[in-house]
Amino acid sequence: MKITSRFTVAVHTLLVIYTFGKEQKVTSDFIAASVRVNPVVIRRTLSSLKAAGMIDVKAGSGGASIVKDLKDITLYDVYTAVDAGSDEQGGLFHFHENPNPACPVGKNIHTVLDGHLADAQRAMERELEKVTLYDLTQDLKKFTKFVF
Amino acid sequence: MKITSRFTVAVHTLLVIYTFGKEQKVTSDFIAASVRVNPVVIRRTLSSLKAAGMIDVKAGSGGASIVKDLKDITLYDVYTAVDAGSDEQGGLFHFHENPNPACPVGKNIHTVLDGHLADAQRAMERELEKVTLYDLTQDLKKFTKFVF
DNA sequence: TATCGCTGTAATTAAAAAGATTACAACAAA
DNA sequence: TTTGTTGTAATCTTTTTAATTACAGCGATA
Repeated sequence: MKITSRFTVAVHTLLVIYTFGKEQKVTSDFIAASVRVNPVVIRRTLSSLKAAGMIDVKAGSGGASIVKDLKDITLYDVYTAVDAGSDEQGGLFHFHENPNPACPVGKNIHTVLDGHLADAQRAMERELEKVTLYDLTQDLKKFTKFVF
Repeated sequence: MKITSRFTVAVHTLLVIYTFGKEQKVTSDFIAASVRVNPVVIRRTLSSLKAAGMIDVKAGSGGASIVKDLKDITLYDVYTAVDAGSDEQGGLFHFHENPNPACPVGKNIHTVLDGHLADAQRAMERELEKVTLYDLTQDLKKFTKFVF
């Protein structure tokens, strides 16, 4: 599973909902205008975030709102919410698929490598777990407080 | 930079050279038969590993050999040798490219996220630094000693 | 209850990225 | 000088991702 832009789009989306949600109805078109992607991409993102219990989306009347404490949403949570299943076996690394089983190296390459690759991926994920969406809103404030 | 199979192919390649190098000439065709990819893919891999000072490749007569102590080659070294520059800006994460600068979120999303993404990538890379190719050969022996 | 704006989602197209493959010049040894 | 191999460019194929089109369904509201 290579890490696609779905992840950064989702983080961006949550921050837009947080930033504007109290003042106005935040629609997929509105978010799309900030992220600059097609609104359908945002709707799919909203769908994933909703399934993960992070937001509520009003069908019909429109508008998304955050329903989970941002202190309880980590970057890792967002990452799994939108990127889970984007690749069948969940690996960050692409493994060449058909090593020759008749060769002692080809036969065992998976066995000797897979664990280390999983460790590396877990290390990355643990780092994402350290950062909450709340942290990001605080950082955002630093940069926007002079603008408003 | 998503992590392509170049990385696992390169590790596989080094292990094949190590395993068979003393007994026979290890050509790109031979390695390709173990990895099961096109020989040209192996030649490109060999080219990168050679540029990184890990192996020597004999043009003309053919054959690759390891010239650096495997204890001094980490998975991270292999990773950078073959995957460096596979993506322009070196990021593991794909960032959506044109956030709207007129929006306070779009304007600052990079600033608040980039550091955390870089941290996550570094955590992954540090984990790869912990494993040497020598370690892998020892693991391989465990699985092959009953075969030979 | 008819309308309007918006969501949900399927289907299709386009674009990008990665490998595979073809081709062939250069090279080294026998 | 023949043979087997490397180095590398060029081209296709495949896969993946994102963009786009299309439209049914929903909910507020007039």
